Amino acid sequence: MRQKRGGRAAGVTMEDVARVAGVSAMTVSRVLRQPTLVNADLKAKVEAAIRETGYIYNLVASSLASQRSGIIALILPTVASSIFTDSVKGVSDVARTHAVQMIMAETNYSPAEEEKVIEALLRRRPDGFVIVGVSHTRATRALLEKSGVPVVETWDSTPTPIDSLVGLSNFDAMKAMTEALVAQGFRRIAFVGTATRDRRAQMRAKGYEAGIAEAGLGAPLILNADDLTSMESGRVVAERVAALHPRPDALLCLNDVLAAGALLAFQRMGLAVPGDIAVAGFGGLDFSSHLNPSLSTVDIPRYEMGQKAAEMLIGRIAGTAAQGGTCEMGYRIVLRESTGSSRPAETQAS
Amino acid sequence: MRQKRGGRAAGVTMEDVARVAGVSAMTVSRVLRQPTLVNADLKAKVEAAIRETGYIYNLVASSLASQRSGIIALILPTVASSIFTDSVKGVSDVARTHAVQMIMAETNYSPAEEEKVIEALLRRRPDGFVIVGVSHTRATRALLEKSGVPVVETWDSTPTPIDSLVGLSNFDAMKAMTEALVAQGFRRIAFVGTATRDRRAQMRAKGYEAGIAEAGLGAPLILNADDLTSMESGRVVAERVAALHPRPDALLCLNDVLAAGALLAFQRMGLAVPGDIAVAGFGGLDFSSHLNPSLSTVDIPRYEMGQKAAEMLIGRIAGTAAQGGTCEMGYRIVLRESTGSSRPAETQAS
DNA sequence: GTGAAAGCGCTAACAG
DNA sequence: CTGTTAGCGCTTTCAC
Repeated sequence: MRQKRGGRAAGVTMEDVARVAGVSAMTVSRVLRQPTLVNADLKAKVEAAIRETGYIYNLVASSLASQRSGIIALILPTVASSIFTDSVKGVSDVARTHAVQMIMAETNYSPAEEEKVIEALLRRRPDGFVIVGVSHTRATRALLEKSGVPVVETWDSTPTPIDSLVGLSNFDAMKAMTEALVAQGFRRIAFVGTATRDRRAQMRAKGYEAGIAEAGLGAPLILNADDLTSMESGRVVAERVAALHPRPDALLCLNDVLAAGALLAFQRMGLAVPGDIAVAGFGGLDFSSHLNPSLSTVDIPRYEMGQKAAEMLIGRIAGTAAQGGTCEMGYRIVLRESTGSSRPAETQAS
Repeated sequence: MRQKRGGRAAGVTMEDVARVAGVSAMTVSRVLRQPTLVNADLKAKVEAAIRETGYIYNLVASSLASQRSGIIALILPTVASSIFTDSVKGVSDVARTHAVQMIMAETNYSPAEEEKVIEALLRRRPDGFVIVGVSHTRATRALLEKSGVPVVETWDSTPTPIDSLVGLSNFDAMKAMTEALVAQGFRRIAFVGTATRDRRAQMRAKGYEAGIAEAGLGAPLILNADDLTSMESGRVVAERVAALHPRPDALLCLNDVLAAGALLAFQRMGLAVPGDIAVAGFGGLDFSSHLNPSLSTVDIPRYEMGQKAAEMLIGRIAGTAAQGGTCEMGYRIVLRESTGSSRPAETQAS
């Protein structure tokens, strides 16, 4: 609509709309952002002009001028796993409600990668961050604090969040499941899926250990898996577990994906679940209730965590919420067929 | 680092870095974008100044000045389903390689919502779009064409893409699976999951119909499900199918999620799969090979489609690829235990 | 190789 | 309620 400095034709700008409507650019801006402040007649004229010209508001220019990008960044370990999709949806739904765009980046469970990713996203000047996890490099923490951007951490707990927290005690939750298995009568309970690098995995493993210790069941048995987010990995571990002497009478898994992989693998090798070995997972994923036998799991409010985190963040951005806000989410031990409960029992907790 | 018009302290700017390094802002900009054009000494000084000041490059300002946002937008039906996660990863991986940020938005399988979402994203001035699906409202198509932004459509096929295409023939793929079931000896094959609104679902249903017709098997039997992306839905449909007289001898599902839900539900009600009824899905999702019995499916290159689409888009943006580029992806019929093959047979196609 | 000037398209702040 | 002015922080263009 204009030719500038020999450049190619740019798009329609607010100025163009203003000219067509016979008003100033500021009035167009107001119609778009605070319509109630504008006289109805002018507003109508401007709206007509927008339609006529096919104007598309430029949020890049708006962001620069207003020092507000209308973007919130979501940092998570991986997008390719079903574990976080509900949390993503929770954040995304709240973001949409507030006319904010969510952008996502993954860290592959690596604090070093997280640092890079956050640094890269900071260049887009997001209005805030939702970060899965509370374990970061020193530099990440410093970077975030220096930037002054509101941050909500989630999916883990800590007394010292960077800014605000939507917490979940992985330790407590996995300990509770361990205790539930003990209460069901299992005595040789093995655990799959510790990873030195991931704090949430560690906390779950520790919760298991604590549960075993308190029950006086002797040494805990922790197995590792290379990849903690695939059913294939669960299958591989199941083969190792099946070969153990004595064989564990229950296998507690870091998450439902591993658990499902293990459960199906046990069946395939002719072991009865829960007759020969019980299986339990963590996460409360949809498919767990559909398996045969249905899978016992620790149900956690994945969607709600995302939702709550986004809401807190929006509050922090708007200035209506103070720094240091914390909200602890609960979990539910869901005992199903895979741990030998004939009828599903559900325990509310935390 | 500066106080302007009584505003709060803004962050460190390029100007600040330039001052510290004793050069002009332009030189700082060059160090960041075209380092080879800058004298090594100055470059070192600038880099030191960047470190010293903790400068974080501002991509918002950069985008406005350069008319390039470094953002590509991915439009897909839903993020909460495992069906698209691999494609998302494909796009995202390629984007990262090219230092481009991917942003995502979902349409909930609705062209009207798609229109809104694309309009909203256009305000961020993305450099390009990857869109899942080829069915759009007139307005969407016009908007995209007028904007002049490169677009790559994918996951479906059409002779008239908006711009470029990474195609998949849902019709051919589902027809091939239907033929494979016929070849396995099934005669009363039912289909689950047509949705009037979604073109890809329609094409798969039509592929099924064509397969049935060509085999001379009489009238096709198509069942609907409310929600086409949940196992629960598959379970509900399975109950209806089990009650049919005569009962179908095979159930072909729109996707693997429905198929898994149905398969597990059949087992739960005491029907043998494939003995009493065979089940097949579509999508080649990971879990399908882990089920007992393992699930027959149409494997499609989900990750590669995302990857290819992103690569084509980047080419279009860079100007190295011409409009109208098309690339057709293939599929693989994977026959496993759920359709009674004793040993897995795999057929390469298209 | 490096720098100065002139924007990119919008909004904050103020004046009326 | 509406308009004017002066940027937001960078890059383009052109001169040196």
